[in-house]
Amino acid sequence: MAEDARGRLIDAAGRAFAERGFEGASVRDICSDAGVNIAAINYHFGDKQSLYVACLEQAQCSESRQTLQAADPSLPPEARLHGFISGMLAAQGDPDRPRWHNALMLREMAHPTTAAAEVLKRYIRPLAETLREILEQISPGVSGMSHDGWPVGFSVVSQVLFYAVHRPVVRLLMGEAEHDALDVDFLADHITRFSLAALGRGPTIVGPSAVPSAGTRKTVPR
Amino acid sequence: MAEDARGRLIDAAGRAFAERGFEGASVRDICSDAGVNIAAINYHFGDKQSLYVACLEQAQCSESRQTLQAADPSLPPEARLHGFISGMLAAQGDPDRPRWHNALMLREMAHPTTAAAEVLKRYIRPLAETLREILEQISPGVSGMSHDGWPVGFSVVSQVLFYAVHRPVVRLLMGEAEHDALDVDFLADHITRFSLAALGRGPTIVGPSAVPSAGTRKTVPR
DNA sequence: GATTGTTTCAAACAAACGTTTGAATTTTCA
DNA sequence: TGAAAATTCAAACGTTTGTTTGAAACAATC
Repeated sequence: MAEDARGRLIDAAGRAFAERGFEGASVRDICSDAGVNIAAINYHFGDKQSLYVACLEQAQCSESRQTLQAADPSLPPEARLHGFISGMLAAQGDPDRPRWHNALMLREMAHPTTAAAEVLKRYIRPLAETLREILEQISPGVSGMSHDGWPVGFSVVSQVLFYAVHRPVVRLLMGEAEHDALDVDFLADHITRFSLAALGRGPTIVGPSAVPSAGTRKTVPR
Repeated sequence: MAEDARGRLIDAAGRAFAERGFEGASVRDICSDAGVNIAAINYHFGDKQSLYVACLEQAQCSESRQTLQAADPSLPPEARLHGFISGMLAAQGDPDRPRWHNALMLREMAHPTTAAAEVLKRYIRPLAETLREILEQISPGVSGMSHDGWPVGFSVVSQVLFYAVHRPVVRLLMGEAEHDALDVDFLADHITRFSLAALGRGPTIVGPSAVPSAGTRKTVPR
């Protein structure tokens, strides 16, 4: 809150762009939210487009800490996968990380502008490489499958991204109360179990004892 | 092409809204594309917002034929699941169905307006019920799992929606040539196999014989 | 063929848009 | 303290926005 004008502008603009899109967010609303004069955008960034790019750069730089723990190759692969999924899920609701960071990048990825290539190179590609490494560790040979194992990786991350993109639908489908019960820990466990079962590691997700052998709910398998 | 002004307007507006969003699409561009006068929007729909709702209604009504085949309870559940997934995937690239129909509904679901509730009731909810029925048939008891089995259904549809929402990212990650090889048949088989394996039905997706017993690629299990 | 009702058209509307200006104000640093 | 740089400000810029107007063109009915 006590940031300088430039920082407050990026924060206000990031929230506006993430929520209403680039054309849906007006510079007047943004400046009003940031508590700065209209001319501040021109002074600090040049124009609206450059402000948008600045928001995207800020969103890229703030990587979730939890995602990084999945990069440790010394951990057992199941724990790394759980960490990866949990990290991606947590990034959505991380209190230390502004809400709009993820939402804005999702918008950019769903409807890429000229800035998309940079986001992909700096943010998405490293994540993809980490996941590929984990999956290869879990199921050796998966990288040599058809299309270099990309579809398998997509099947994993798609489950995570679903809750980021389609949360409004989930809320409407399940109802408010049931939806709120789907916290990060539950979803991370579910997605990890679903994916491990598909890969032939761990029990299938239905049946009397559907709890993974390596840990219980709310616990990262060690 | 030889439609009346109202029809041409919906088509042009649908494409514009799906591609550039509600605020990103100007009524002048839409009317120019449709080959009608600016005032036609006011005359036929009242205003831009009502035109948007008309587009959404049109998109809801044109349901893909292939999705329906999954509703036949007499088929084996694995075939129904494959049909369901294949139908959803095919709806994206159905030549008989304008490209924008799916894209527009995805936009509405990711960032709901007041019209979202209707889309959910008429389009999403029935799909969800069909899937729930199929999954219960495949793995009895899944509906009685935690949160009424919703997460399991989400894990299935999320894989399909991923290719609808994040196709630009897939293209950039894999490269143009590799991406084009991911046709509807391949993806339907992959997602079906991944999901069935997670549910404990069918082999896991990696290993020497990763082909489902009930059929080969490009073949719906009978 | 005159008279309806329907649809199209060019032109203009006020409002909002992103952007720019040049003078005030604050901050910086010698 | 005083000059220079950095920042903020109210006001206006020209465009584009969605919308409206009233006349013209078309179609249908008697």
